[in-house]
Amino acid sequence: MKSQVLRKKRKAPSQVTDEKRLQEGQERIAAAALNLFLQNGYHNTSVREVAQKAGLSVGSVFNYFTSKEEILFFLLSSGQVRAEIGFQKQRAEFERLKQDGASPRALFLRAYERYAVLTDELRRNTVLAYQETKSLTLAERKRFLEGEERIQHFFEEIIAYGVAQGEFPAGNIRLKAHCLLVLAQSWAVRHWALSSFTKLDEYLEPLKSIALGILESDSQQTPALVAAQDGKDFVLPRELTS
Amino acid sequence: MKSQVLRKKRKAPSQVTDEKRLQEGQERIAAAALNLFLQNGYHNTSVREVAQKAGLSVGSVFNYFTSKEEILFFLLSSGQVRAEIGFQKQRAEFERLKQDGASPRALFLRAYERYAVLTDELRRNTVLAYQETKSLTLAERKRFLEGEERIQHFFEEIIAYGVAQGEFPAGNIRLKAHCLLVLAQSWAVRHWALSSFTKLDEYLEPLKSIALGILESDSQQTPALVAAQDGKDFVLPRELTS
Amino acid sequence: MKSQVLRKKRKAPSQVTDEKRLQEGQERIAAAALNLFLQNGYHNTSVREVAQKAGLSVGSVFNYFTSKEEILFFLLSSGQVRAEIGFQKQRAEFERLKQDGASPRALFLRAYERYAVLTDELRRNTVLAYQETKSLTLAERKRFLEGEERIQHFFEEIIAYGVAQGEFPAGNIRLKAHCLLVLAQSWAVRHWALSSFTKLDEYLEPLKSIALGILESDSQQTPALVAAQDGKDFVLPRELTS
Amino acid sequence: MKSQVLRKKRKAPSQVTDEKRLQEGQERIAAAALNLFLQNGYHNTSVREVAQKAGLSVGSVFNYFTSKEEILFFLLSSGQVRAEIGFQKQRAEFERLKQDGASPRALFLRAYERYAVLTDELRRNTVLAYQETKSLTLAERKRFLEGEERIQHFFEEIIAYGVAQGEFPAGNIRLKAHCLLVLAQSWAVRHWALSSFTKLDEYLEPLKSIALGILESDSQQTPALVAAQDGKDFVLPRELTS
DNA sequence: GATGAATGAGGTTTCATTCAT
DNA sequence: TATGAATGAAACCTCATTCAT
Repeated sequence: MKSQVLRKKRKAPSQVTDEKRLQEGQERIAAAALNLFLQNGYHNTSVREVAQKAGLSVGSVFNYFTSKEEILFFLLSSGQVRAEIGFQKQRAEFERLKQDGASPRALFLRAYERYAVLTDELRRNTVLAYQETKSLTLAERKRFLEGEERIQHFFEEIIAYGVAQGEFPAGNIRLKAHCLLVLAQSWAVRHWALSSFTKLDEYLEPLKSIALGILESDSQQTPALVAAQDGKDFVLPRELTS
Repeated sequence: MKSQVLRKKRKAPSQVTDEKRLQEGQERIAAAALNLFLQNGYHNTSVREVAQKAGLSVGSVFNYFTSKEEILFFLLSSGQVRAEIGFQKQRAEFERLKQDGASPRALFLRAYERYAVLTDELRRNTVLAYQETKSLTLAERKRFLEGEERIQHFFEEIIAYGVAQGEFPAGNIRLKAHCLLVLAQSWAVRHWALSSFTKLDEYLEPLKSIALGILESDSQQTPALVAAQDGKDFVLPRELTS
Repeated sequence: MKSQVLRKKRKAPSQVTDEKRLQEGQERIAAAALNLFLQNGYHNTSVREVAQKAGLSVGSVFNYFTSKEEILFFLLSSGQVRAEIGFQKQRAEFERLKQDGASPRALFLRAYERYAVLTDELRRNTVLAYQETKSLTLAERKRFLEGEERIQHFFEEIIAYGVAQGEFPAGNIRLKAHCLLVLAQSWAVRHWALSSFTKLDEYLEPLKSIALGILESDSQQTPALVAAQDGKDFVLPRELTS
Repeated sequence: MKSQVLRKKRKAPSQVTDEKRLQEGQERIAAAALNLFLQNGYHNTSVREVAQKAGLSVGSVFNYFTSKEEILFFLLSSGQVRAEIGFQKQRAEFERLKQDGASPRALFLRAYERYAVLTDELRRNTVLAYQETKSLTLAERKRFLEGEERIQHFFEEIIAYGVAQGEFPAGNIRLKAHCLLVLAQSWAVRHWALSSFTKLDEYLEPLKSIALGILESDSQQTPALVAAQDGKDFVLPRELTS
């Protein structure tokens, strides 16, 4: 259990052969597990509880999943997969839109909104991901983070397009994409601090403004300069500079 | 002992009476625990491992902490406490600076930089907080989140000052503060995505630009308007609107 | 888990669902435990030892009992239950016997003998009860003592019947019943002092005489009077009266 | 801890040399321990708690006692010692009284009352004895039971005297003495069943009557005979005789 | 003689996983 | 394929006892 390197022999991925039956079972179990994992934490949830909630016997759970950890991975990656599928679709659309001369800003807002909505739908998975990624196998963790990377890359492309079109200032594109993702995810992860927004809709508009603020920020232009620019010529007292 | 609830003995918070010894011991143990918790996760780290790493016997660990969970709380809250102490000091400074006519922008950058540096120093604690806050007792979790709230509030005040001075546009101050915190923390929490920055220094300048971008974003002005404003008059095709 | 009070999961009384298997298992474990508890005491007997003696793994014991303490309660109350069932049967018989004009003395002797035999059979349980009742939960202890009370009550009724019939003198019936129970139990509890009797049979006859002696004693008539009655007119010297 | 045969090397009985200081310390500690042992049980009481209650450090307790178990033995045997001392005194008195022609009945009542009063005073020790004798070393347990034997023997002598004087019927003297002790101790041990008596005084008089009833019972004359004698000629139906 | 921190063996309990039915 | 009892490793925590100060 401790070592994530010296890992157990992987058996056949599951005992259930019928593909459809397998998938349905996995989904039912995972759904039950998600609630429990979030409520009690992954480690404080026993397989027995999951089985009970899913209306199965303990043994059956292990017919559908090789290990408890696999349930976790299923939950994390299935959220991701869903997101990626969505983006794949968008990617095609966007090519068309670009050719129709759509503004990068509109494209971005469109994509970002989609992502935010998705994050809202998969809010529980997202939270779980933040909390329990480390409980995955090394290999699984790697796979998961690669998925994240791909999603981030999708936004990098959009931003790059905007920069190329001259609509956004140049700047560290990768960083900006990172920030945008983090802010969208914070709706799930730091939800307690956003309790003033009861639904995503209320959060979405201000979030988009902020996102645009980020896109339009010029990270080439150092803040030191910015500070100078505003003409106030304020200099921090020496003792604060240390 | 579990069921002997009615006979449960309230115990002193720790066995060690000498204040200084206690503190040193707690810190040594916590330091050992932090590494292990991050590496293996809180639940996959046994007290024995912590004791070993700290150069103590298992029993001794429980002379310094009442429970394993108390170690976790110690780690999370000690980071917080350190942050809060820093802000308390700044608060005084800032009052002086304001009277000297310091620009809100400078004030903010000063504070934000401080916070980022702190988050970097306490990077491991921050990560732990994201992952394991849920492992705390309800009461402790509450206390912890209240601490986060206070820190956020500090930034809200600064932003409010900037708005009052007319330097920042009005907007959802609370939301902006939230975003700023999240971005600073993401240096710790999503560090894998920022591997292009080897040290905080490199991340700090672009981050400040982005932060200013957020502050200057106008969340009153709805993005819808913005979209209209840019004159491209682009309308999303119907099928994407659903 | 100790401090995780708020997350505590209520658990089913035992893991094993098959009623018959459950019962058999519980009895096997309890039997093993009884010997060990008596030999080493409840607290000096580890669950591991019990499991070993019962031919099970440690974990399995907890499939049949929720806690070690539950084993203790099972032992104590199962003895009691058996006694109570016996008395229930007798109660019916006695109603018939009364109507047949049976002498209260005969009734009592019949019942007392039964109880003595039972106590002998459950000797080990009885000893355990004297020693470990305090190790029970408050609620369980209460339940257990209520059972004792019911048994005592059964004898109170018989005595009351004898008094009503004019066969026994009036007197504190409750007290007498208490004494009778205690004496019967002492065969188990203070067995070391009765080593001159190798089997219950030898003890039983003299015990019955003594029991009758108690029933016929007149606790209304104060011993002081008794002392006077015997004509010796002995008066304790002053200094001994204090 | 488990084996009571392979026992640890006994060190010097205590670290404190000054005899008086030692005794005082032991008594203070034992007094504190008695309450705790009764309240929580011997095994659920830690030495730390005892030390705390006695106003000492943990280490100091082990200056006065070699082990925790020694405290228990101290408590059990000190009660006994006190009882024995009392009886030693009485023994002398009784010789005188006998020569003065005192009635055995009066002698007995005198002694029995004394014992009852003592048991009341040492009620807590008595209860502890019933519960925790088994926690003693084999050797200590033996010593303790020998003490009990001596006390019982004292009563046997008195009864024998009464029989010799023709005041009590012959019968199993040892058994009767046993019963008398048990009944007196039941005031402590089964106190919950005697709650109708608020103080010993109320219990004492009826108890004395019952005690006389026991003394006057004729355990030579078998109860079978007794049953015949009462002329009712009642015969138990066959099915009950088995 | 007093202290109290250190020790580490040992206790109860949980739980992922296996496997006979 | 479904079941659920059996397993045993490992977890957290307690506590009698020692010993340096």
